[in-house]
Amino acid sequence: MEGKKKDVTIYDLAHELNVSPSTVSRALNDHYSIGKKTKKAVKQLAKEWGYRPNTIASSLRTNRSNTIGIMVSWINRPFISSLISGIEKAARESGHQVIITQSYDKPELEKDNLQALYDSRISALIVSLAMDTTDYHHFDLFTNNGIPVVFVDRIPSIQEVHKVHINNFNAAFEATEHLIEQGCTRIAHFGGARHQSIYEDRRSGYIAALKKNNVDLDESLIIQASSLNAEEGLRLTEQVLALNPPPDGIFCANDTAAVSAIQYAKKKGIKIPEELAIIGFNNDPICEIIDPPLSSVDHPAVEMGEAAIQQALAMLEGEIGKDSASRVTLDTHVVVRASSLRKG
Amino acid sequence: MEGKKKDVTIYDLAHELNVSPSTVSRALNDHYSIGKKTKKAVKQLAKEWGYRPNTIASSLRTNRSNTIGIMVSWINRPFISSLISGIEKAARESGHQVIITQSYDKPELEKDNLQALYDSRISALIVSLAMDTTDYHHFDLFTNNGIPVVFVDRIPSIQEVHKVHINNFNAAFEATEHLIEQGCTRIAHFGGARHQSIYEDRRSGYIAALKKNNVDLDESLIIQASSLNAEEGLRLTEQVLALNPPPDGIFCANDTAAVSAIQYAKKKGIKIPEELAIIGFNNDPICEIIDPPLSSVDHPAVEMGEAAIQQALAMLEGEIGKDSASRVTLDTHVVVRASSLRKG
DNA sequence: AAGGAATACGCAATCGATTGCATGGATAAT
DNA sequence: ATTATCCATGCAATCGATTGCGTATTCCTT
Repeated sequence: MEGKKKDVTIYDLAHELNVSPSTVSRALNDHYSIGKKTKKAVKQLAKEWGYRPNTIASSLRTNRSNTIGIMVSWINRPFISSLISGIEKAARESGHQVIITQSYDKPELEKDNLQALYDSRISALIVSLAMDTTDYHHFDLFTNNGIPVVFVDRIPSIQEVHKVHINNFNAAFEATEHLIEQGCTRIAHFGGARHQSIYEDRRSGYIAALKKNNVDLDESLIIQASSLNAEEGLRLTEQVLALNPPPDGIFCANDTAAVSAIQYAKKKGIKIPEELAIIGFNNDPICEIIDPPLSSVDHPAVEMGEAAIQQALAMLEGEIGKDSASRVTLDTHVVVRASSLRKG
Repeated sequence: MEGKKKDVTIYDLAHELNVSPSTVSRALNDHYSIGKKTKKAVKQLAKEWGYRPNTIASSLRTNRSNTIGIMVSWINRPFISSLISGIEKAARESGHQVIITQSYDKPELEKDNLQALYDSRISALIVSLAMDTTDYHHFDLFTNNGIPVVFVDRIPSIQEVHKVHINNFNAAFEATEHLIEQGCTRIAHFGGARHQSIYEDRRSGYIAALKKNNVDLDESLIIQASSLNAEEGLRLTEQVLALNPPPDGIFCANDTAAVSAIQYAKKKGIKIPEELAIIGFNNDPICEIIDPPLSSVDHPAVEMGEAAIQQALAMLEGEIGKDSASRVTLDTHVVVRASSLRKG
């Protein structure tokens, strides 16, 4: 009720036990040079008195903060929030805190946030890039100072970075091939900005699947949109359906726009999946809500977050060279639902 | 590429300018006792040399970290992630960082996380409670030490705390009255755990609307569920539809379960909204995706986050007494969609 | 011209934990 | 017995910024 007890410090413990603060510090950190009885006594008293290390002081001295920085475009998107959830969980289990910032897909804000994160002396940084980030020099601030940077999902298109991602090429290949198996012969593709490798790779996978199955490639069916949101999804669907002949399938690089495609097609009385089969990407919760349920590529968001933390920690502990480039690629799988299932 | 330049400190600046570190510190903080020219010179050099204050050192000295702690149940839920998004935005704009933890709705984990946040010397704490938290003593750690605690949405059922919430009673009242206006005479209510005031208040608002409009209250139509997830939504819908006579309307305390209700009813061939009108709560994105679109109570998630930060900052700056209890109540409004619209 | 206020700045302690170096004693090996 | 090797601990500097107290100078004011 009234409280404001001063926090217990190692000095308090040292004084009580008639040892020096150094000894207390070492005892608590299980330093080899401290005797068994001393360690026991120190830990005992620390527990009794409710001692909690002052992480700020420790950070100042060691120049490490035990804090992981995260920068994403928007927190409130299903994929991203799951990613963060995974990061938070793994971070906590390893005794780290998590600081979050949003870039809102604006490269300038991304840069500002990086500076703020750097100022916080984060131990490691996990990033999913803003849509239009093409210059990666602002990350030098971290890499030049030995702070691990791990990119997740939206990763730079350069090689020399640590990354956790999915095999976008394969995922797109399988999704496209699935549509082909269902009898589609004119498949449209809605992608994102091509400078983002995830979208470029999905495009490539799509094209490769067409080629392998001898399906004609029609450039007018491929549209790389700038943001793939709901409105754009409607617009793009309208655009491709106006072609002559119209497509009989759509592979969309996210679920938001794929849902729009379903809504637009339904409004126009086009039968899904008979006349138009649709598959999205991410396996967002809406896939099971929309009618018909949307087929999609399942994206292991939580696991990606966990993998990213593990990479970062491994780098901190020197298990992975900070100079070399590590890479974790996670598996995806196509989840078939009614929006694309014509047979069986 | 190689780098590792040492960070610039106030000592470096002081040395270069032949003044003392104290002067540099004061100049940078616009202390009144520092002369104009000196300030200018200091700031100029600081900018030139890319000086960045060491927030860790500053925190150690002042015992304030400029970091806001957040604890929520799950990050990856639409309402929560929007809430966090709002908090992050407002925090950044006021020069604060945001640390996030998840309780996964487990009171014990909530407690552990609180301790970890306390250890991080957060400047303020913003909390949305775990579903089953009924004991609030672990927050004394903060309040006893003068650290502002602001509760959001899922707030304690005691008076003496700072809170940001919506008027759940009114919101529920309006939602229920809307169903009555649409001609419903037997309205079921799916709520959450009653020890959570948000659910208790929604229940009360629902009951009050029935009373005011002389609609009979049937206890068997009121179900307080433990988690209101999708599965529970199906189960509860099945349960109330088996009653004789069945309800002709459902007011559900969240959208997840309301969507389940729609899905179950559709499967059973029950016409929505003619035979069964449904309204949810939160106005999640799925409301516009489900067919028919789900009416709901719009919940200003981002604004709540911003308001929570503002409360916390006001307390930090002494504008609000830390002992008194402040309260911010935000407006909601019913968003009518096809799931409940029988007329007009 | 003298007292008082305002201005401008420095000294040194402080926040709490960490760590290189040094010391003293015990044990073991030669 | 002597040297080497551990073991157990303390001293004091350090991380970088902040701040109470003290001092020196300038500027009014009466």
